Amino acid sequence: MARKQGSHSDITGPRVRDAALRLFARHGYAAVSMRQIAGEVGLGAGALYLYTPDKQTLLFSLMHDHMQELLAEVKRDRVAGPDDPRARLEAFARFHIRFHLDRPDLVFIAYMELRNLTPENFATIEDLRRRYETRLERILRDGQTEGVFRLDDSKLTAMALIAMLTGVNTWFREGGRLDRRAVENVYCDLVLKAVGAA
Amino acid sequence: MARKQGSHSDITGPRVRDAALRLFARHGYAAVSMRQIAGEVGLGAGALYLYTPDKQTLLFSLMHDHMQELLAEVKRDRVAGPDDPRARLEAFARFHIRFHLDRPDLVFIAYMELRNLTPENFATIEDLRRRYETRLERILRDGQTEGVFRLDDSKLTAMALIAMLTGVNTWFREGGRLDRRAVENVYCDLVLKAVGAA
DNA sequence: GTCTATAAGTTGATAGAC
DNA sequence: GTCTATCAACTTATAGAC
Repeated sequence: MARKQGSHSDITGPRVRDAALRLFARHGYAAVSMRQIAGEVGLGAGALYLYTPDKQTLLFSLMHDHMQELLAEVKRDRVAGPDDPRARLEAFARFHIRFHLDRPDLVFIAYMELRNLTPENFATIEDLRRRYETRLERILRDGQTEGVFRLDDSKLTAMALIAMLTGVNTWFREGGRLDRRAVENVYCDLVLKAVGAA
Repeated sequence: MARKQGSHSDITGPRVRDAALRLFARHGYAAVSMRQIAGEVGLGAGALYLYTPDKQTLLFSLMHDHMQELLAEVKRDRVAGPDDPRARLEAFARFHIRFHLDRPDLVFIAYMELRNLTPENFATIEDLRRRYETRLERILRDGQTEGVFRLDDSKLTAMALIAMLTGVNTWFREGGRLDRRAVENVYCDLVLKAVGAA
């Protein structure tokens, strides 16, 4: 409070991020200029640097916040969720699809722009991704131990299932033949059968 | 024959394509300059335009040839392959993994650089991809009809399985814990179980 | 908080020499 | 078949006015 009148910092900042996100997702990080982002927000090119030290940080910040939220949300879901491996796997699959369909642009750049990160930034994002993958792997191992899943390799299976679930984003369009709930159901069925738990 | 001595056209052309492929895969189409490609081949920037009319055509030609070969090869595999849906599905899965692991850079740009194609070029590539997906969908429908597969939706399942199989490229490294044959086996098992045919 | 001007360098593509 | 020189436009990022 007692904030200076006419200060738009706290509204312009998010607008810059939103514009960058949309443009990066549509055209790719390297193909988008700072002028384009500024233009989208209605700013001159120079004013952008009030909201980010540089273009790389803008990309990294989008990806980092996205991965942090992914991890935080999947943990929340787990705490509130069921306990047996089969139900946990289904909850994970539904969570993954829902979270990813809610943020198509963020998901897109988090997968496509990894190579445009500096090595340090890349390592940070990769670590977050690995931690997410490990959560699924743990569910699969628990199910194996308890004898409710049958699978050859929990690490490979985790990678395979995540790739499958994330793939929804490449073709799903709102208002299409199937709604989100129906899509969730089809994919859950595939996941559970694939691990021998259907 | 009777070709002019000193003409390196037929060897330099492929070298330009190879350099472009590697650089596009590593850094992304938009981030790679024609000068970088030329430098990689040991040419001046101008000489590149003897081998491609422009940068866009270079990208499109790589993607187009890749998709054409994918379709041609999957058709050859089918002709020489088995007839019952279960064996056809397994053959498709093994073919897909093998073909994709053999061409990681081409696979990468064919998925990542779609948004850098002109609308016409994009439509052409998308059509080829759709035709490939349809081949898997047909296998699934045949298996459903014959009662050897149990699945909710052949279109969605085809998309899901292709995403899963293509995902191998994101983590597989030669000389790792599992060799290609072992990876094929794990994924085949997942695919067959997912469609209720294991 | 934002603009304009500017720096210093890069871009895709072409022209003409050899 | 290749090189060098060149074009006009564009790039990220900064400085200083307002």
